[in-house]
Amino acid sequence: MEKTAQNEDLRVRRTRKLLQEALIELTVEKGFAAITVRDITERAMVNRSTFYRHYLDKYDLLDQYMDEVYTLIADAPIQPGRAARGEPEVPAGLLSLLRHIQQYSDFYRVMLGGEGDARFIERYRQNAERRYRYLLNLLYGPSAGDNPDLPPLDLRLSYASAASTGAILWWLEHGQAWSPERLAIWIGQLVSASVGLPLRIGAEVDPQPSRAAAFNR
Amino acid sequence: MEKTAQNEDLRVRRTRKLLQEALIELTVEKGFAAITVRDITERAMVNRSTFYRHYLDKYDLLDQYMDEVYTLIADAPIQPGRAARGEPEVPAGLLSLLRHIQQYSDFYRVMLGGEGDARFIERYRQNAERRYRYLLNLLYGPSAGDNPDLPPLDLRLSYASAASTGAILWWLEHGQAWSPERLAIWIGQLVSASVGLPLRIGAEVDPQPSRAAAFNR
Amino acid sequence: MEKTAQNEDLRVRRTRKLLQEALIELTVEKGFAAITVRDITERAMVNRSTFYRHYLDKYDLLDQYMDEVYTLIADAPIQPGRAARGEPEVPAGLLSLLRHIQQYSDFYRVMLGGEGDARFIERYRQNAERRYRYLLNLLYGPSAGDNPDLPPLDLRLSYASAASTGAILWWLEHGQAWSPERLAIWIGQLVSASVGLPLRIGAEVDPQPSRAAAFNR
Amino acid sequence: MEKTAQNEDLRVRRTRKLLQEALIELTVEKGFAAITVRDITERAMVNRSTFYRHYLDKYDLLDQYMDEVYTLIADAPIQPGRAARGEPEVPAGLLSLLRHIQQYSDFYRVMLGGEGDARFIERYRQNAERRYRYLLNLLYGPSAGDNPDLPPLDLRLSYASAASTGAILWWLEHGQAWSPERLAIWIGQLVSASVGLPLRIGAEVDPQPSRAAAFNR
DNA sequence: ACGTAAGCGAGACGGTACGTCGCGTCTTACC
DNA sequence: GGTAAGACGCGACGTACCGTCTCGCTTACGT
Repeated sequence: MEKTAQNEDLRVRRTRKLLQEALIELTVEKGFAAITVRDITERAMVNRSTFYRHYLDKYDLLDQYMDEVYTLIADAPIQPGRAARGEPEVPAGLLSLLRHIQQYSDFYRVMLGGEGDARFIERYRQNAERRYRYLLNLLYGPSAGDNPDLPPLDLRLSYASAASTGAILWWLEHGQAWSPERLAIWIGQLVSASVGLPLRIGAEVDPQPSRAAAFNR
Repeated sequence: MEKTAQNEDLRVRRTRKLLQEALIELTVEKGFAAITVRDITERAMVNRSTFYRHYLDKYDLLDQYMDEVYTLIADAPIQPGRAARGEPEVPAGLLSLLRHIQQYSDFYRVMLGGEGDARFIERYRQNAERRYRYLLNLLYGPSAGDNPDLPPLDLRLSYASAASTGAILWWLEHGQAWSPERLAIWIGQLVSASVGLPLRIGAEVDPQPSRAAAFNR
Repeated sequence: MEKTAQNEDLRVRRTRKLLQEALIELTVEKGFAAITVRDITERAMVNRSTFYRHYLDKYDLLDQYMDEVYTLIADAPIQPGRAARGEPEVPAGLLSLLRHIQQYSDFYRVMLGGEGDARFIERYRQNAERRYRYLLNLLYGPSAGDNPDLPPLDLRLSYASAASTGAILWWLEHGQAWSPERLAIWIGQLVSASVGLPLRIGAEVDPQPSRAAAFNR
Repeated sequence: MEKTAQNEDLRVRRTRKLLQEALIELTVEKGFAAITVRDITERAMVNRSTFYRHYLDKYDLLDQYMDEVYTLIADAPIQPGRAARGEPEVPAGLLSLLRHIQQYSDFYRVMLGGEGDARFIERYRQNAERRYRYLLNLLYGPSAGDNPDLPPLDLRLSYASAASTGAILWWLEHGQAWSPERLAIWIGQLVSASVGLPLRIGAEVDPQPSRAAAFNR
């Protein structure tokens, strides 16, 4: 409720918005790695030196943008995602995340794929892992995951979290031909099978205390 | 029998070897993204212009190196990995891959993590997906994966292949505290659960016809 | 009786004074060329935008400051500089100039030396030349300087005026180890020898009509 | 016989020559202070980064250029400057200096005037002072300048050396309407009068041992 | 004395130049 | 023919100043 609030200087808010939008557009067009700060500022019609007044480099711009995104998602009222009769319940946190990704599908399709950024992917994976671990603890208590018949819990979580990026990438590369609800259920199924315990719940809440930690870098 | 063969000029082989080794060392030390061509040539004690006589850029060096690696792995005689009694059988192709990775554990730990390269990760994932799909077809025939109770086959494969990088990364970041055989079995379990069909086999063979297609880029 | 008068807003006078003092301090410390507007305003504890409300740039600040200085010198009652018995008479205008320079010796030592400003030096030289020419005319009439045995008058005046800066610089770089009166006499001697006519007078008056023309730039 | 020699890389010599010429042209056009490195490189049709491969900044370019110039002057065979019958002898070193200055008259007119550079002027003056002091010693021995009736020797030398820049500037600003021989004689006269001892000689030699010390800065 | 217009602080912004770094190409000389 | 040495054009980087421009606050002046 300080920096991104509305009491921020109008010019500042405008500049940052323009730069964020330019970043997203250019990422879609030529891949994150190929973007230069000059590209961004030219697209945003902002002076290059102004860029540096707000961000350290393009990675910082991405980070701060993802921070804002995550804060918005976390703060937004969870829209229940009315599960049809007989359907498995939809993981609510995952659902709102997927809805956001769908909104910027082009951007995430690039960023999670080969033209994206390894740090971005890795932070995404760590976020997912943290979320799964949190959920597991919430549902089954601290030592729920222990099971001598299965691979170590940490391995299963690393496996499942990396897998999630694969699932989402598949979705995006097929034009999101299924609804976020549908995908959320599928991912829920797959992650449950990987972790070894059913994770389908509606009461899920983002473990982050509103201000999402640095997403990237 | 052409480029990497022994009939190549001695100086050429020496130069390429020095550059490859320098690439690996530096990747471990500062991450692939942060490496420059100058770094590589200084470490390899090779003139910078000589680098460009062999490679287009550092990505090309990585690609060609990975090509050689994959060719070596594919051509190597599969070492069966004696499964203990009662143990599930060990996926042989995966096993030799893991053994190679273990040999260059530092390098792969970096390349698959946040300091690595998105293209590298993505190509790795695609390789895995191709392997799984090939195996599935080999074991159960063309239409085996269809199952209305599960997510689409493509999704499951994308999920499982991305997951594999997570599993390997976990292994590498924990100092390979388990044997490649142990990990191969676990990954076999998890992938089987994700795909919905048991994939544990010993007859697995790499689908690549010796000369691995461009690994990266 | 307009800008620098006492009826000027107190805050304005305070700001200008702080900026002038900062300029002088910083010039001594790091040379005029190396000073930035930010340096000046930080030293003066004045906001940078306030600087631009009063001056165009650091050159303008210097100019206006020198204008004030010259006005003060010209308006000040000439203090006769009691020539001792038998001593050559002391050039009065030069004397009061030297006294002022002595007061800000550090500043002039820098400004007239290698870390100073070419425009400053040149304007100083032109001032001196104008003064000498005025004196010559006052003492000997319009066509006094003509002498076929000597270099052209203009050359002699250019020579003598440039020389004066050298003499003063020498004085300043030796810690003003001689009194202004002493130096004034010496300079009088040397200039007389250069010009070819004795210039030692007491009735000398600054030819400038009070408001000194732009000293610099 | 090392850097500026003919065995230097042809491209290097070409580049340096282009940059020097651009510097001179631009100095004449807009004054040394107003020149940027970009100006120079655009005029020279050389890439900006190439500039920095040879020089630290425009001051360094000026310095190195002046070094070369002074080396050339010092190494050149002294052209006697046939003094007409009855004429005072011409100071030979000064003469070759004036001839060089005449060749680049526009450049020196700017550099020694208000649009020039204080360091340049000061170094020039110091050079002149050193030359005079050397001459004095050569002609009259170590303690020749002492004379209680005159200002201190150092003052006279500082006076005369600064004066020389004024004389040359006057010459340049009047289109070199007199021959270098004529001006050399006049300057000889004036300096002799200032120093208090006749300095007109033909055997004068530059005290610098061929490789001129940094002229500027 | 007090209301008001000014001076001022704070700081965003568009510009321009800086000096550095990395890239990929090229030439020359050596071996 | 492979290599070392290194000049060069190109272009991005991040920094530093510049001069302009709001926008509120506060403070000295004039009635």
